[in-house]
Amino acid sequence: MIKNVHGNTVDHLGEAIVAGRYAVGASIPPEPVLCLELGVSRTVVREAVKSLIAKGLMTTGPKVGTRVLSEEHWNWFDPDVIIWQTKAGLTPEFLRDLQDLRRVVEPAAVRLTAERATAKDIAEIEDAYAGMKRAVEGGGDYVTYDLRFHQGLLRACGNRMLVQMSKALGALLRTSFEISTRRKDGPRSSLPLHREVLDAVIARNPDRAEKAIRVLIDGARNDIEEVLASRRRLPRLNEPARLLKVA
Amino acid sequence: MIKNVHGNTVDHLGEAIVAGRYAVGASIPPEPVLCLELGVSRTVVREAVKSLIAKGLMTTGPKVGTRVLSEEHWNWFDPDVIIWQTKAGLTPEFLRDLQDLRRVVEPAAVRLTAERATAKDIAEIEDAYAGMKRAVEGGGDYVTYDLRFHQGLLRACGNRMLVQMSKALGALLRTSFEISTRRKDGPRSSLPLHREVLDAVIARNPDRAEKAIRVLIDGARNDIEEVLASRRRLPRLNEPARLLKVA
DNA sequence: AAGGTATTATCGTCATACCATTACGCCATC
DNA sequence: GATGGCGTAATGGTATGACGATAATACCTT
Repeated sequence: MIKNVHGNTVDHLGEAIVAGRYAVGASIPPEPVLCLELGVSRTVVREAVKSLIAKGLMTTGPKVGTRVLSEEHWNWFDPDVIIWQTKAGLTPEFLRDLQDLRRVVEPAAVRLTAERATAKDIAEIEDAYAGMKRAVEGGGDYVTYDLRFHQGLLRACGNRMLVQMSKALGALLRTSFEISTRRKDGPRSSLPLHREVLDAVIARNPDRAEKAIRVLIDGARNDIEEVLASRRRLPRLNEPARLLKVA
Repeated sequence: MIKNVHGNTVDHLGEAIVAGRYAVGASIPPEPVLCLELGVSRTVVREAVKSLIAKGLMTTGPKVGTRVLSEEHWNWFDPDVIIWQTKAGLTPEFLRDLQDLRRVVEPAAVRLTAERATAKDIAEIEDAYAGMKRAVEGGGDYVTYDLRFHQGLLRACGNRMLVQMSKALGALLRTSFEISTRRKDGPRSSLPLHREVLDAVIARNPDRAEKAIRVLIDGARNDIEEVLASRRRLPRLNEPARLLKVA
């Protein structure tokens, strides 16, 4: 994906940092050197660094140089950071963090959604469900609609913070769905579970909705755990850029 | 707090946007105009804008200008965004969002903490507790230690995403504690509740820990709800800058 | 009236110069 | 020999001016 010089520079440096190509605490090359390495002007390098600072990846100071901060300072909910991590390879730690998060956030969010979803929200989720159903019958892209279903559920909760998380969760959800989908009759068997969640939301029944989504999550968890156990580090996703579309 | 020209400019613009002084979707003045208004060079304005773009507050484009994005695009977990919102005045909506979040995150995080906290983590929380106890007896700064207690609890959960939220939650917690503390014997009565949480963590008992923290949260919730009901918009905090110290 | 084209406002990029901060090494002093 | 102050140099910070790229707008042609 070709953006502009600034965007490319930010991505380049961001990816390098998240991938661990610069040691935490170490200084990256001084600005003039980076200019040569990347073939851009100092202006671009500086603005790119400012962007990365804004995302919590680095700090700067005269004479001290530009240093990489430790992971705990990174803005893990920043869509860019998530994308970079995805491209760098989803570590088991990252997936487990995300999965913990999912188990914490989704049930709670769905409760709120059951209480506050508007007709428009529900229509969108219903639409995603229709897509999933079509995919099962005709063989379309199940994962995309599955993702849309869950993100619609989160977006409808009416809480800005939780909505934000839906973007971060996107990376996990897609991975999770891709794994689950490969299993025997994955889509066909999970479809009614999704229907149950949606029905509970429509019925404005938080308890029932929460219970239904827990079934869904626990099912996915097992699939992921299995995969995690079998390989140390997941390869990069095929098309990490697609995460942008669903955000 | 006097930083450098860049930092001040970012803060200035960030605060203005979060405070709603620029309508969402509207263009802010062109770069040359901003330079005059703020008395800084174009370099600074541009780098500041890049920082704000990185935080999801705006987008830019040739001829289209620099436009303010809607709130759903903002990085609500960015410490700066939180601080700006705090300075702009904590709206009831913001507090309610944060409170929903707290109810979702803290119980879950405490469960994890009870499972995975290291000796060092526990020592830090124990230290914060000691400070609270001293404050009750001698009259020190209860709120600061209360905050440290809760943030220690969150940091110990070992999940990077959840830890990140502790920073965002800081704004709510401080407000919440300041309100609760003003009540009759607030500190004295909540102290044993905190002890119970900590004991449960030490005993590695997730269920008990979760139950204990829920008692704490629900108590705080009532206090906040009352305040929310009585005034439309909370005044800015006295010293929002202090949030930095505890982060 | 519709469609394409020229204009122009605005951000994007580059280059250069100088300022400000601070880590580091040097020197003097104790 | 250790220690404390001081100067120096490396590096990011700020300012300025020029030109390129893009896309909204207006205009002009059909």
